[in-house]
Amino acid sequence: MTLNPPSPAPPRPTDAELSLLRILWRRGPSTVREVCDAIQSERAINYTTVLKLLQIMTEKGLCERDESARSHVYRPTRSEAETQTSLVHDLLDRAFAGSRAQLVMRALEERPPSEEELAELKAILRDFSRRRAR
Amino acid sequence: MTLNPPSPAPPRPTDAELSLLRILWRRGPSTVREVCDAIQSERAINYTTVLKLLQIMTEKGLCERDESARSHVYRPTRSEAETQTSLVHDLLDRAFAGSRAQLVMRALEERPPSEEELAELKAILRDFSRRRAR
DNA sequence: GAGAAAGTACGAAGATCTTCGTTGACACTA
DNA sequence: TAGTGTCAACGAAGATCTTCGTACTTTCTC
Repeated sequence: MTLNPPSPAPPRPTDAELSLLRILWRRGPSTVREVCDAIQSERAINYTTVLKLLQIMTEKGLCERDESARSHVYRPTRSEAETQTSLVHDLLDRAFAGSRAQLVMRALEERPPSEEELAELKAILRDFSRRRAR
Repeated sequence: MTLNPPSPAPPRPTDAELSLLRILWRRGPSTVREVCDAIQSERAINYTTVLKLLQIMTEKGLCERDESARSHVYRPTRSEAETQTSLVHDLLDRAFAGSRAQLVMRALEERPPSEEELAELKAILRDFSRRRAR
């Protein structure tokens, strides 16, 4: 038993790839058929298209697949949280010169947040303040 | 004198396009030569490549250009703030199911924010709270 | 066992993205 | 005016993205 070498970070998923990842995160490991059925509620897409996308995503390291059964089972290599973190920081670099305050500003200003949402956000900041204090 | 019809929102800029928009926002209206010179500090890129990109961006509605001089002058059609807003909301839709709290969470958790940054973020939220109160 | 059903693999088309070379127009200068 | 430099326009190559048809294999069912 050897440790796996840390695999290089997979590339940023494209729009179509992200739409499939969302299905996989929600459903857990799934066959092509399952992903294809699940995504039909969002948009019409052919079975072989989903298959091809999942194959490419596997090549890129966005997915892994279990081939032990006839119907291969795909699962994302990175969690939704990890992917979200990558995407946000990627956007911060590309469009916000790294300024998180500005990003939050833009996220809020278009549609003013509700009381509940503001409370939720404040709680997050409080939590980070507490972590700093320790 | 007629009012311009509200132009349809331009598409999401690609990575290369965004890198040129950043130059234009920083410098203000610029010629191809100026954009090309300015971007060289970030990455090597050929003059004609920059020209072609700006032409395509103009077709897409990301830029407008003034052709009155021999050297055409390009300027972004949308402000940096507007573009940032679009990009954040696009990402919110594609990867966060619209949850801004989760986006903020992911933005903060990788690299813990400094005191100053936290204060800045709290000030933003306070400001939105005050707006709600009114 | 024959045929239908369901799966993977493969290839390719068409769109878009990124890059740059070449061409022709224009302007400056020796 | 001949030569040099600068500019926009154009086309095209190569990569990637998205989509799907077709072929082959495996499994199920009668």
